Amino acid sequence: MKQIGLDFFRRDTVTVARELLGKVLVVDGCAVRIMETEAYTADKASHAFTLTQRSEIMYETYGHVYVYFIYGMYFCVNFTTEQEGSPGAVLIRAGEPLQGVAKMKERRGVTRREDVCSGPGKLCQALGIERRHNGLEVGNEVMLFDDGYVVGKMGRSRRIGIRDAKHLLWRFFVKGSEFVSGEKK
DNA sequence: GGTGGGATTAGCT
DNA sequence: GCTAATCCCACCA
Repeated sequence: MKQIGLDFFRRDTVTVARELLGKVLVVDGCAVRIMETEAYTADKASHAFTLTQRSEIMYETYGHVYVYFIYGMYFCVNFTTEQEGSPGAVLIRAGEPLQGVAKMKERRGVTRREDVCSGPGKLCQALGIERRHNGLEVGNEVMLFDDGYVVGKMGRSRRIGIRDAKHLLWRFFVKGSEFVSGEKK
């Protein structure tokens, strides 16, 4: 079990998005294996398309947690990428519950394992990720590990829920997994 | 099985 | 004022 540090993120965003598949995300004693990610740089679908107070973290950091609030009810968690001045982040969209499953099911109000974190809003709810986690450096409250798991077949597609820059195939997922978001498996 | 709308607020225009 | 990197439930077939 090797902990992933800052340097992992100081690279091309798409590369980081692909390599995050299969890694283990740990928050508050709960662990999930990342099964679906999306890359965002300064493209038109990204918050970093314009530099604002919210997107500033994507420009100025790498290996930091970027949490944003969406649709008036949900949070989504990202890890910032690329060196300072070059904006980027990887959205964690879905995972397979590994540890603390009972706690996550309770927070989500579900019973089936595939309903725990098969979507970005669900994943944050399951792990208890909220506004207060925004800006934290990876490795403290929010940790990532490489446990040697090897991803079988990787699928890729357009990103979900965006209006612009639809031509980019920047969504990555573990093919055939029941733990990815409903869209395309 | 599939679709349509409502929830609810920050951030931009 | 409007829309958003979403989710869930009611309703129809």
